[in-house]
Amino acid sequence: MLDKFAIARALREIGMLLELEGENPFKVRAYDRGARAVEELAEDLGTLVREDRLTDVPGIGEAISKKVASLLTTGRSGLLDELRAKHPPGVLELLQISELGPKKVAALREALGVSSVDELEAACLAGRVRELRGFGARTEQKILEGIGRLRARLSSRRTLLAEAVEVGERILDHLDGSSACLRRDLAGSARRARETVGDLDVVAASTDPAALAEHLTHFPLVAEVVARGETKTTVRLGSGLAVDLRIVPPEDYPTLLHHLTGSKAHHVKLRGIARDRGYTLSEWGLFRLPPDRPPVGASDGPPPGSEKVPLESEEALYAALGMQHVQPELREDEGEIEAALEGRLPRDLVAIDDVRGMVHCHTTWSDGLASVEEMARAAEALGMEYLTITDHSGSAGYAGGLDVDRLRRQWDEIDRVQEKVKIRLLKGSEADILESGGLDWPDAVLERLEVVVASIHSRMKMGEDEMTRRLVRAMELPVFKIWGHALGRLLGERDPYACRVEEVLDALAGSRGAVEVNGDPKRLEADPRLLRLARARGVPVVLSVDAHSVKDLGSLRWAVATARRGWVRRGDVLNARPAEAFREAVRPVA
DNA sequence: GCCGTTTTCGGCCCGACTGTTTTCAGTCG
Repeated sequence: MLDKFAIARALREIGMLLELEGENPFKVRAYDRGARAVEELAEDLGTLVREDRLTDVPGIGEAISKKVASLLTTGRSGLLDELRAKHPPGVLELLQISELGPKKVAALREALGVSSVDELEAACLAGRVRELRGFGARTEQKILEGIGRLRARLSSRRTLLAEAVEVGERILDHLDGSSACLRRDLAGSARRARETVGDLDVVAASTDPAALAEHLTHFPLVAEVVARGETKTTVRLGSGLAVDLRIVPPEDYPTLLHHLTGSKAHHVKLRGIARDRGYTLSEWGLFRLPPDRPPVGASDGPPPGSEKVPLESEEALYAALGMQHVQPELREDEGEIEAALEGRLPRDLVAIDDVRGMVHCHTTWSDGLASVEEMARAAEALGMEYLTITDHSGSAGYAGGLDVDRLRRQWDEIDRVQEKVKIRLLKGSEADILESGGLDWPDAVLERLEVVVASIHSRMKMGEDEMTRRLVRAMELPVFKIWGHALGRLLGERDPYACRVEEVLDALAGSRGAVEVNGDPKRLEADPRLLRLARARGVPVVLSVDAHSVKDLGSLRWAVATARRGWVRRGDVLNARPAEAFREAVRPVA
């Protein structure tokens, strides 16, 4: 039986195939919206279908609900079968090539009969594409480059948030070196703190945009200038990362920053709200439409007679639309707009300055690179009040996990270091969750530990049932444990392990424990969706660094960003509490 | 295809840039 994710994929495929057929773009979008709605259902899909309540879900109407029901019960959809019969599977891949959209793909199929990336490449190399009406030698070349990038993308991963932000901040510094730069910020998915980014969006205010755009092209890592217009310049860095720079006059900066921050889904909905209230919204500003406003057509800017609303900030923009300010990390159209309209967005999202203790740190006792004392002094220098030392337990042999004897000797060392530093040191362990669901320490040790992070490091490919049972057992243990590495993903390398998250969180909520937000840029577990499920159950959160070196303590920033995406508030975070309160809250044995 | 405290029909977000064109279509975000 298909699950909701498979059904969402099928709806998206229908949308793409309809697009190829030149269908009404709004119809195409309807399938995309429907797919997303199915994916994000809070309620069980089977129940909704059985009780015939699917059309109550926004974005799903009569037609799509029938297709969903058919996909759910039979695994098939007549329309999808029909579309697939008309379009060979390789054609959808053609749409993935940048430069190519539905119209060009259709033209290429029609004129040259190409139906796969390989065939298209051959046609380009043979010079057959340039002869087509609407195409030219330049387009042919760009398609070839696009094919190269598609293959690179398929074989490599997107850029990790931390890498993208690091280079992005270097670009901001570089822009500051130009007197033409009045304001500048990172925007796009980097500003929203998505775990990976496709390209980097930079926005700037200037009265001399040409000079500033020119300045960007001299950033040392620029390999190629891809596009150059009056307000937008695109360059590609040596790493392959594309950087878009948009420049506007200072008075248009707030709406530009907002526009380029996205997400697209957030904007589409926001613009609909603006229109309902008699405005039109774009990167150039918020405009009050004249009373006899013309219907929306091919847009050439706001219609004549529109009046620009002066806005000094993003906050002012949301206020003008009668809603709370939405923090960038929340702008995904996942309920934040409705909440902002009703005034129930959290006003106290956790911020980095709220965090008082570094949690989940390794040392040379297991697979860390720094000693207990080095980690302690580094955390102290960062202004932390406490640090939890949580080296691996014995079954993590590959990581130098500790046995009981070495753990005792580590405690002696921690005591010695504690006498030399002000920061409070807590004795903990990252205890493996064994295959049975037990923890990798005898009770006598658990009773003496001050912090336990419980993680899975092995046997990750269990089936969903078995894995769920394993985790539920671990979470139900009466000790307080922090669920570490929830779902165990490695971005771009390893998918999350299979389990029924809500059952695990129910077990955690019914027992004593918290869920970890791991700041390691390659992990960023738990993801925002899981965090929202945890919050809904009152499960508290710990923001961890999973540090294996002094430098890794900087990962706190990414843990905070990820938590914010999950709507985590200051009060939800245990290590936003003072040292003694934290110790009391997480002590494994009460 | 979806949707409706003005609507069950007629809307549906908006603009920049490129290449191939003589005024614009297609793509992208």
